[in-house]
Amino acid sequence: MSDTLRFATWNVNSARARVDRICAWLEKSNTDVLAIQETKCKDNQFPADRFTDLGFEVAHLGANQWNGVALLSRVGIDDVQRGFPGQPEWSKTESVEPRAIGATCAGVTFWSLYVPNGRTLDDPHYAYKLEWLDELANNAQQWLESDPEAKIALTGDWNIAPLDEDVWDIEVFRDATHVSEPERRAYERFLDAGYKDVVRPFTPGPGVYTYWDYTQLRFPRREGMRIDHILTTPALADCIADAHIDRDERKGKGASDHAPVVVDIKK
DNA sequence: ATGGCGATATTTTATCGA
Repeated sequence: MSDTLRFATWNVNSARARVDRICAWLEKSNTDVLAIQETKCKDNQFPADRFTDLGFEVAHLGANQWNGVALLSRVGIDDVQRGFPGQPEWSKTESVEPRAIGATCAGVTFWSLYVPNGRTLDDPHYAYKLEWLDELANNAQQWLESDPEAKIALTGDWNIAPLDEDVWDIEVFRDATHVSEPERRAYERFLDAGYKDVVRPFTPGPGVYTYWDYTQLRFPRREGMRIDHILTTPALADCIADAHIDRDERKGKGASDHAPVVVDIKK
């Protein structure tokens, strides 16, 4: 029996288009719990059988071809929460989008999060992004205040580069989303509440990324962004033995534009 | 030390992504 739980988060950019690659990666990476984002399908289109065949239990939240989040676990999956209290609606569709799913696996509550992109600083989507993060932070703060020993991981595609070194050229991102001060302040609310980025200490930058655009040879040129993060409560942060970004998974035909981010948790 | 956008539905063009 291993005394370590391996958790990963990965924006897969379509579960259906990527299912072979996801299964292959699950098998070779020895992952116990995987949070995925951008499944891009409805619940009845999600290839759950492919994962149950590998011994995983599945919780998926989807609505249509956009967004979609899931958790896969081979160590049990309990108390599934679809969305979070107060999660804002996207005004254009007047719907709460499938961007958050949480569950407890082996004593740890994992959230698979797909934070709104924001698009541009003057787009309604940007205000939506900030409101969405603020409401999530309200919940996260309350969870920790009500149980200071709670083991909670807030994981996924945050669509925020917290530091200038988290993009390959900060000048390219002047007046762009993902690096603006309001977005960074929204992210820092989680740190102020006590949550820790448990990946960065094991993967220091500069030049360390989790996403590379498909266009303009961004990956071979090593021009990426660190926007996928794992934040945990202090009690869980104390259990992190190791972390890495599986950059190799970005290589080759049929790759997602994001790489998996992995942590090893001491039980 | 990798490879010149990709996925999906609204489908031959639009929408979204970051």
